[in-house]
Amino acid sequence: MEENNSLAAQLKAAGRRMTPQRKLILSILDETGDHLDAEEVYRRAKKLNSNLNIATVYRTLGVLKEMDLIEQRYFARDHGVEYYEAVSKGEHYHFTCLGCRKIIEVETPKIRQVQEEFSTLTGAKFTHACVCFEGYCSNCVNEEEKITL
Amino acid sequence: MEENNSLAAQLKAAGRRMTPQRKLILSILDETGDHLDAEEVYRRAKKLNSNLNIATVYRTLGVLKEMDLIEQRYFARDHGVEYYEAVSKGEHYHFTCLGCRKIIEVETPKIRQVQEEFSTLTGAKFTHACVCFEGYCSNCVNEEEKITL
DNA sequence: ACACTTATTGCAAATGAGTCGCAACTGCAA
DNA sequence: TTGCAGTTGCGACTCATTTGCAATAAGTGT
Repeated sequence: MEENNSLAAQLKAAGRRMTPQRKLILSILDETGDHLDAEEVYRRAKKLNSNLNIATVYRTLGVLKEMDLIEQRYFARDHGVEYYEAVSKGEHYHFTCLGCRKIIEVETPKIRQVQEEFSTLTGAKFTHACVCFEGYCSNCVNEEEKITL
Repeated sequence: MEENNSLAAQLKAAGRRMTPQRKLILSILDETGDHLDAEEVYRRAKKLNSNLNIATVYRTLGVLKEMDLIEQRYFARDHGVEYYEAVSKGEHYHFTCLGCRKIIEVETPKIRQVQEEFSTLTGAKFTHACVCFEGYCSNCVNEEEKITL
């Protein structure tokens, strides 16, 4: 209950309301450690609330992102689709294997360092960094030539 | 003429042909130091070849990118639009100001270092990195509160 | 409990960047 | 100059995401 209460409180603080749809969608992202796109969130949520509409999913993802409860991500060169993940893990970035489509998480302080150096140098303030890598993982690197995207 | 010849040669090497459309589109990106989206390339190119079609622009940008003559970029959280720039400058990344929409180029070896460390550690091979930063530049940082996107 | 305000939902239609199929066209090598 | 792919222009299409709107439902005050 605590989680729901805190969610409700956070929503209220933002002048928003708690709804079963929001609770459901957040719980799906919280429980999977994975990165899901709106379509996949919709597919999973619909199983538990068959009345749910995809527009609500998009709107809810927007709200949850605005409240910093989830993060929006882009993977590889396919920037046509937005993915979302719960904000539980620390700062990390993503490497997408073009061979097997696996996503490997990359932890490094260097991105933050770049931001800090740039801020100090120019006086700018960062609000967001989008970093995504792509290539071939160790299993696929030798297959590279054979793979057609 | 040399440039055109070398372009023609590169195209030929890739089993492709030199066309006025390709020459025109590349020259637009070469001459502006800027980052343009397909729509803007089309707008500028159309002035010089009113017959040009936007589908040709998209196809040509794809070809030029494949030949590493231009680079595809994404800016800020708006990943709905692809931008292109000529590959003349060295390795650099982009910071988009959410206030004035200015794009500031960020030069740093750290991104490459992340890639190298990760490669050494996991055996993966990088083919591409998408890095874009956003925030408020020194002129806009104090206006941040007032700005509505 | 009840009513009331207004945020939120479901639905369907719209948007907008980018892609595709195809017939006509055109580099360019022979 | 001919022939044959590679290319173009065009219109139709895709697909993720957004929007307008009337109906619905949270949460507040009574």
